[in-house]
Amino acid sequence: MGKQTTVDGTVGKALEILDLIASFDRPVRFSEILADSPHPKATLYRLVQTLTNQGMLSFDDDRATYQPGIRLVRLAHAAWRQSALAPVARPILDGLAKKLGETFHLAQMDEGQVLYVDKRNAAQPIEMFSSAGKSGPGYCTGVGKAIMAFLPPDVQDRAIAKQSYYGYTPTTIISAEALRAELLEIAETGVAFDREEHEPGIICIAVPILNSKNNALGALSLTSSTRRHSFESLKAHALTLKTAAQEIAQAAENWQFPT
Amino acid sequence: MGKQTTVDGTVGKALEILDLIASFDRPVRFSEILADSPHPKATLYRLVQTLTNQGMLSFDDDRATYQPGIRLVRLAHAAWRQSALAPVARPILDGLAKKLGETFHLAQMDEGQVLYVDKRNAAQPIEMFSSAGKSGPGYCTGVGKAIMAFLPPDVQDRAIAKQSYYGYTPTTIISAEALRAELLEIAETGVAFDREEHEPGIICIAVPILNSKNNALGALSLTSSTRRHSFESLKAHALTLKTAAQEIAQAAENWQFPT
DNA sequence: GACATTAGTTTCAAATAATGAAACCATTTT
DNA sequence: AAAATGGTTTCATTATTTGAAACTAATGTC
Repeated sequence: MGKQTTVDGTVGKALEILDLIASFDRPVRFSEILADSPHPKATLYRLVQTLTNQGMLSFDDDRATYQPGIRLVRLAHAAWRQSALAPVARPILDGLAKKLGETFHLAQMDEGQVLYVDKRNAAQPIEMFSSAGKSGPGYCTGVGKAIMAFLPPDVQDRAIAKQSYYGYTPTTIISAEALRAELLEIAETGVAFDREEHEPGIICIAVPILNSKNNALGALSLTSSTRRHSFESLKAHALTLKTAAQEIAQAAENWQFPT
Repeated sequence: MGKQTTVDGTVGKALEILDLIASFDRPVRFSEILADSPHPKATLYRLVQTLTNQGMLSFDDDRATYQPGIRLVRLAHAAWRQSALAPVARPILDGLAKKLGETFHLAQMDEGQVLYVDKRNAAQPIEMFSSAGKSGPGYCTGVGKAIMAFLPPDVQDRAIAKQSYYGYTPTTIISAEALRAELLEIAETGVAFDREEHEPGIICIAVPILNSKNNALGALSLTSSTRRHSFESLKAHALTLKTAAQEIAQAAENWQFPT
């Protein structure tokens, strides 16, 4: 239908290319980018040049490949520190992890994609960027559904439209209608589940972190396996999660940078 | 002297603004950005608008402030995963930390600024983005000097020129000449020290991680306090560090993405 | 070793997008 | 009520981006 690809002038195009390169998830050659981009060779060439100059891409001289540049890491650090949710939620996550010894995720949403901004793992020591910063689909994860259920209508519509509805498992929701129905239910109860919708054997309970307008800032989840937990035993944690989410929400609302 | 601010067209300008906003290290209002930017109001306005549209900035409706956006976190994750050094070095850092129980930093350099891409902390559990992604000055840190000493001449010159030479402590190097002299020495010995140059009481020993052309990919450091360590006791770790750095270098060189 | 193919880079006139002075609107301050 | 501040829009001018094509370098083929 309508062209979705909003291209804010040259800057938009450049950033689109950056995303494209990042999506390869490995170093790529110029021609590979070219094949996946709508731009003519010369145009793409110059844009990639510019991005490399700027440190948003890095170019490997030996292998002649491009990949997302280190400048992004610096910028992302600033984003993370200021995103209000992650830094403020940290002690609360620590508390949960220590008390319950389970795996927790703190996620936010970026254009329909779930973005994990922090994580506590049951057994292992904490992973770093490799987990924080990771992204996943919104429509088949607990955190994704919890957030989407509490989004302003227009943003929610956009998020619903952007999902891929790929059937990862037999229980995956594969239509916008079915998703809408489930989101309504979640909006009622304030709790979302992942019933092995993304990965077989992996289940989760998630609650939204709501601001004063009842819109989701993010979500908090407890993830486990069908071997460790039944749905009943997950539900037993609902209240603890809700309380923690409320604490985080409050802390986030009150958080002010020094003036 | 010569204009340094290379501005790659509109994209360059936009990214410069992104950096500017990130450098505030707190949410900023439009007028604050305006005051610190060379652009006229309308121009800046449109640029900021575009960046916000693109998710590179996020705008807080209530407080009317801008801050680095969440899209950066997603992109940075890709950068980190592919930067070859951090993921590959992780097990080696783990090993060091477990064996010696000291604090280690893994750093790379971005335009003369040191960028910490991973970290192991002696006692406390690992911090996340708050440490990885953090950046610091190159001229007065062990890792910074270790890297600069092994940079191709032109890149080194640029890095030396970009330092601020602010005197954090009485021992801080405060001139390009003094820095050059020390870099030469480091290039000889292959080991750099931070003699309380950045923070009083904090000392460190650092070694470069070198590729096959003898250029630095990054650096590895052991950081401590004057209470815990003397320089002699730091030096005792030099060989361990060098070995670890070599392992990392080798792993990085051999690292190939699946074809 | 010549010939063809592929990958990457540069050129330049035409097309497009960015610019910024000024006007405008909406709050807040006096 | 008037003035100032902070943010947004307009529009003719200016500057940048565009992309077809020509070019160069490197790799593969016969």
